[in-house]
Amino acid sequence: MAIRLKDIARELNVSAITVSKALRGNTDISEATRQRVLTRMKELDYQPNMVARSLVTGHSSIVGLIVPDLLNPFFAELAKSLGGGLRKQAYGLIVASSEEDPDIEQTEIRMMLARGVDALLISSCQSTLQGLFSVHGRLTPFVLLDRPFPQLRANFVGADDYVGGKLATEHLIEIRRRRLAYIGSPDLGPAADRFRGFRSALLDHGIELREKYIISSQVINDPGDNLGYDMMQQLLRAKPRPTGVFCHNDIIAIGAMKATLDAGLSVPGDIAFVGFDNVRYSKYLHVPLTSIDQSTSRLGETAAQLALDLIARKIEKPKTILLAPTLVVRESTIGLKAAAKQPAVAGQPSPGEPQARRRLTRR
Amino acid sequence: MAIRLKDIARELNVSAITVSKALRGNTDISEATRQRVLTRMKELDYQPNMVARSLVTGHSSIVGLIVPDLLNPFFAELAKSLGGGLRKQAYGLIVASSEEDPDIEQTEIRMMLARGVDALLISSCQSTLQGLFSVHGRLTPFVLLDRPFPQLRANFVGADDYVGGKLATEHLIEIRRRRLAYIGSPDLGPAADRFRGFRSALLDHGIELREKYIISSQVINDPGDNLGYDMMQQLLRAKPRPTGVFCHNDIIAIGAMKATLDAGLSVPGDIAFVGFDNVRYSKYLHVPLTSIDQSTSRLGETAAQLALDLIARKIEKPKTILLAPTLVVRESTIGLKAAAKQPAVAGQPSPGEPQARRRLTRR
DNA sequence: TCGAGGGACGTTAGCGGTAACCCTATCGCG
DNA sequence: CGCGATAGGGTTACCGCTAACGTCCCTCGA
Repeated sequence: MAIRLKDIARELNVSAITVSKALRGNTDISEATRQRVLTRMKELDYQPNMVARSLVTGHSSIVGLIVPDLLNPFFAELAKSLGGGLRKQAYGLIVASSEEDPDIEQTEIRMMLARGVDALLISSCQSTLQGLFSVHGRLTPFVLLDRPFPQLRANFVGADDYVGGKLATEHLIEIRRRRLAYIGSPDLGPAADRFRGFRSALLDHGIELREKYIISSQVINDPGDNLGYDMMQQLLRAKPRPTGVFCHNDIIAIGAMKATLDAGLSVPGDIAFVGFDNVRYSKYLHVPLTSIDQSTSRLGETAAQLALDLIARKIEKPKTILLAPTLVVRESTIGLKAAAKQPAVAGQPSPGEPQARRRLTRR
Repeated sequence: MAIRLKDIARELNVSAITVSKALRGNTDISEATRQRVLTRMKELDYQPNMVARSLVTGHSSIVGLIVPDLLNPFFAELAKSLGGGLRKQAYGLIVASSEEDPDIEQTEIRMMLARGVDALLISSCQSTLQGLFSVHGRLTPFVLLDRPFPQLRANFVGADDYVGGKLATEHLIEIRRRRLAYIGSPDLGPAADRFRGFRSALLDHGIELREKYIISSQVINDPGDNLGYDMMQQLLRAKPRPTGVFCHNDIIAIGAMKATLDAGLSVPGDIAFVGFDNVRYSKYLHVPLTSIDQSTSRLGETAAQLALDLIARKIEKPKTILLAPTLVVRESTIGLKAAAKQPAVAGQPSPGEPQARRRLTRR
């Protein structure tokens, strides 16, 4: 094994506890002794064994994050901002992916708990509550991210999916699309609210919600883009074709747009698309994607703060934090040509997707 | 704390060690007792405390991975495949991101070591060897991923960057580009070899390597796409403009292409682009990107196997595994129109990027 | 009948740290 | 001069689990 506290203590002719105290800044050690200890520790490149320390203190300064799919840039960005927020407070983050598989998620949860994380953040892919109960009821605080379980009284940080769904749909209506479709998987938590927002917007505008325009998939573990491609192919068989599609997330939208283009149709000419998440690469797509931005990095920072508060027991009752989503318009709904013909779109001071362009030059 | 071994032991009127043995499948426990223990454990949803277990056994069944940027889909995919490979052998993976910051990387390395990972996999963003020495010399086995440090006698898994660079450049030459540029950061490990491949290909074909066509950036922590955008703007000021650009990776290429398009130029008409990594979303870009595929998922699986072998002490000497890269042609070098005019390109049986299309329909 | 050999379970002693006390000078102060 | 306070450091026990030996007791062969 590596060098231990005890080794330093012996060398310096002090007891182990003295070294331990010096190292942790405990006040009842003389400055002289502390310096002797610290110096020797540096020289030896001593690193305290966190395993032993966690065992005795009962905490680890580590927060665990479990996401369904790291390849989805939304979750990657979430992990990144979360990690940043925690690092500032000297907390570490460990990330695991469940690959959209509830069993794997279950295993990862247990592993993290068994490894003594101080808090657990989960974007769950469970379809039932079953699995989450193993976390609920434990004393390790946990936070649900992005995918809520309304039935569970738990901490939650995410976007207001209902508002987001409504925003997306209203934008499609605003650009005069009437045959509107939804692609997603309504059984999932966030999907439910996004879909509710979609339906509610249709209702508000007296537009009929057609069964055949609602596509969902139970398929698990398929890359989201392939999923979107397949679901869109199915949707394209509907007659008459929809003229606007709201996709559960950007990755699905990417696949769906590709299916549309491959079928020889134009975007947004024939069909307009709105995604959700405003993933970093969405602006570089073949047709840059209009999307609902849920300010992912703010989401991560908020979650980090909440986790730290929970660890510090500053919070009594489960807390729900909803961030307000915003619409980012790009060419998948306002084509460059279309924009010229139809300049007076709300929220768009000038045609030609100014917002997207602004972001491109510099962040 | 949660329920402990001891609690079960007391309930069942056996000693703690008996429970421990039963749980781990030790043979010197009668089948009857084992069943009693196992049953009760299930009922109580007991989960052994891995912290305590690691402390005593000295190993954790956990492998650590440190990457520079999870938002780069290449690293996300690497993490994914690695995790899959390890899971099969009942090993866990914890991922941390260094955000391209050597100091953070350093901290993460120490944290992982201190938390007792059984092996450490690193895509290092150190520019010097300094930091890596703290891993080197410890007994925890470690593997360098993707970014080699030739000076260090360490295990390495990655693509053959030299061949990849050559492949990319020869492709550009093949499509009759002569003014070739390189965008990257030649001081970094992999960049060095990719650049060597680039240079060597130019040499082979008697093409001059011009200083002004080599752009690199020391800027750290800037998203790769912005970086690519900026570097390309710089490159565009060169007269005459290059007609082909080999980018250090896909993310940089994405930014670079955007800069080119924003400048009113056409891709590949005015400038052709080749990236590196063949990131999943590269085929959906505004102009789908020709790229060097380093079979990322195979890379992850290979690394997983190597890590496990190292843990099992099956390997004596540092091992270097280089995967053969392949070229994936898309429209950033063979535009659809260009392909029609110039069908006889090696490795392209039919025009119109068949490879990319094949991948789209179904994996 | 006896001892060897095993099956089934227990005891002891930590792993590397730390919390919570406990000691021992030294010092100030009435 | 005696007392408590304080600084500076040490003892002890224990976190939850397991390696490495004990210790029974039963069986079986000679």
